[in-house]
Order: sequence, then structure tokens, then C-alpha cells
Amino acid sequence: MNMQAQTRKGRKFDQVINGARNIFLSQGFEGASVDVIARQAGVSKATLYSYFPDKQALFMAVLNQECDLQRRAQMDIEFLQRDVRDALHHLAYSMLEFLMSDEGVSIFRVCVAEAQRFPELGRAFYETGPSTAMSHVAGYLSTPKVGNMLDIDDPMKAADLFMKLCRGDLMLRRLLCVSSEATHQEVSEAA
Amino acid sequence: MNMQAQTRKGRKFDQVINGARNIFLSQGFEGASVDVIARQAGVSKATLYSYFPDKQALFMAVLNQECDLQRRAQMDIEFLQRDVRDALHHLAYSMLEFLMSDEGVSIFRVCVAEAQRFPELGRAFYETGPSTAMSHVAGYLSTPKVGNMLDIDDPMKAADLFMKLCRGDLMLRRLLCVSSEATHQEVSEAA
DNA sequence: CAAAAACTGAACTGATCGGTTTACAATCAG
DNA sequence: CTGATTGTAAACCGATCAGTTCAGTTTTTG
Repeated sequence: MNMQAQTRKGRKFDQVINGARNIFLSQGFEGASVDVIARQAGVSKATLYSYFPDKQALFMAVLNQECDLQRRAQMDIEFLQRDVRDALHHLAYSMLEFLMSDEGVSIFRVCVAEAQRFPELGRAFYETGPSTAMSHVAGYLSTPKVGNMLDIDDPMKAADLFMKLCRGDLMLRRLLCVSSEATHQEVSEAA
Repeated sequence: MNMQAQTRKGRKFDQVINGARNIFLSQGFEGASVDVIARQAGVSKATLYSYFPDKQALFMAVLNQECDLQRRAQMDIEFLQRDVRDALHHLAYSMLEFLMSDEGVSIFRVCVAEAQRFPELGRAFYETGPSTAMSHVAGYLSTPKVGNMLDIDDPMKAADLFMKLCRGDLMLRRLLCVSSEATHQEVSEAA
């Protein structure tokens, strides 16, 4: 009776989502054909349509899953033990590393591209990603430990500033396919 | 004989480009159908195809024109008369105003969306837009007048920083269709 | 005016797409 | 083993799309 709840509805569910993820993130919504997705997923088209009513629903499912991943990857700010300067530096680095990864760039690109076709999508992405990240940074910045080192009037504004510094020219170049891989350079920490 | 050089190849050329611009910027490349573009342009499909060999060429022509416009709109930094603080403030404001306009957001969105399908596009956009803007700012920042007010070690790095401050959370929200119109708030000027 | 050039509207082609159906095979639970 | 669930492969449908063709109209030009 205990089926581990893993076989939610069928065995191939994850294959479908993963295949769709690959194709959608590299081709966008319009550019991805359902036949290609099914082939990439190693699944028949009929099976795919037994899981999702249509292409849009599949697309949303993929992006929702991606938002969840984003949400979960958010809270490794739990090394706030060390020196404030180091912590902020490390934080900026890991944030940048995600933003600049092939995966991060792809997700961002697709969300920007389809935000007006799928109104909920843009908001969902913004809130699970940048927005909650900003809140976490603001939370950290209002820690007493930080307060001793830096005098911050408005933590939310300071967090926004901090993140602006992360999303810089580098990211722009990645989004526009000008440079292909991230060099390991990063930012200072102001406030 | 002097035909004012306006009738380059035919009368409807501008109509075609403008119609294509509207549709491409609002629907993206795949989302825009040639029939719709022709209708929007008030032109027959045959006429459209007499100007451009195919949809891709039309798309590139539109984006190239847009890049030129960008390039031309770049050099109104010629009010560098006034107080440095004011000048930087004004510069940031006008830059933000363009980035946040419906037009600016649309162009940016489309370029990001199609950058990997059209490799030249991303680079062209980056170089006529953000890159040259950055150079101009860097140029201004190494002016002696500015040098007296601020001590800047690396003007290029400072310009990058300056522009990072402009492209902030606001722009992100616009790109992701979270907020729809720009409030008139802006940035400080650091260095 | 007359001939050339530009434009039109509509029909057409061949391909692709999202989605459905059908007839059959693999898997699994009891 | 049995019967239900889950999956497959391929054909198929109607729609849409990029691009072409063509017979006829408008505009330009000299």
C-alpha cells in the first residue's frame, strides 16, 4: 500500500518534465514542438498528453518546478557565521554563480521572453527568485552583527543595491549571447 | 531626376518596416506571422516579399534599424555644462527613462529572447546599446571637470558601476511584467 | 498618353504544428 | 494467471504558417 508516493500517476512523469525542461529552456515556448519534447523525453506523445492537458500546462509545470528549485536553493545564507565582509563577498559570489550558469541564464531568458504571453509566469518567477532573494539579503543586513560593521538606514534599499551590483554587465553579456562562459570575477560589497 | 532619395526602392518600404517593428516587438519572432505583419503594415504580402527575401531578413532589418536609433539617441550627454552632481543625476534619469519605456523594454525583451537563435543579433544590440553607452559614460567620467569632484581610478569600471545602478530591480519588474509603468523614482550617483 | 515599375488580393503549395485516435504491447496488482 | 493500468507507435485531423504565383490595378515616369 505504501507506494512511497513516488509513482504519483505514472512511471514516466519525471521523464516528461525533464525532457520538456530541456527543450523549453533552450528553444522557448513557441520554438519547442511537442513531438520534439516527447522524443527528448523518451516517451510517446500520447503518454505526454495523458499527463498534461496541453502544451501550455506542460510549460507552466516546468517553470513552476524551476521556481521551486530556485526557492529551495535560496537559503544557504546560513554561513553567516564568519566575518561580515567575507560573508557578503561569498554571498555575492554564489549569487552571481547561479545567475551566470547556463541553467540560470536559460530560465531567466525564457521567463523574460514569455512573460507577456503568460502573465502569471513573470510574477511567479520574480517572487520566487529575485524578490525573495532580496528579502533574505535584507534580513541578513538587519542582523545586529552586520549593524555593528555598517550603518544601514533602510535594509531593503541596501539589499536592492547589493543585488544591483551582482546583476551587472556580465549578466547582460550572457543574456545577449555575447560571452559564453562566466569568468570568475565578481563584486565588492558596498552599503 | 532628384527624387529626394526618399523612394529608395519603393513607396511602401517604411510601412513594411514599421508594421514589422510593431508586431515583432510585441509578439517576438516566432509569434509574429507574416500575414499579420503585412496587414498591420497596410501592404500586400507580395510587396513585403519584394523588399525582403524572407522573414529572418525582415526581422534583422527591424532590429538593425532599432540599433541605429539607439546609437543616435546616445549622445545627448552634451549638457555636461552644469554641476557634475546634477549632470550625473540627469544622465541616470534619462537613461532609466529610456530603459523603462514600453519601447525600450520591448526591444530588450525581444533581443534577449532571440539572441541564441540569431547570434549576430545579441552582439549587435549589446554593442550599439549598453556597450557604447558605457563608453560614453566612461568618457564623461574621465573629463577633468569630473576629475576635480570625484577621484576615479578606472573610469570604465566606474561607468559599469554607474550603469549597474540604473538597471535595477525596477527594470527586472518591467521585464517580467510585474509592474506596468515606471514610477518616477531613480538613483543616486556614486563613484 | 503610354510604357514601365510598384502594388494588390487571393489562391495555392508543402510543410509543420498541436492534439486525437486506434490497435497493440508492457507492466503491475491481487 | 487475470484483468486493469500504463505505455507505444503511427496514422490522422484541422489549422496555421512561410513563401510563391498570377492576373489585374495603381502609380510613377518620361
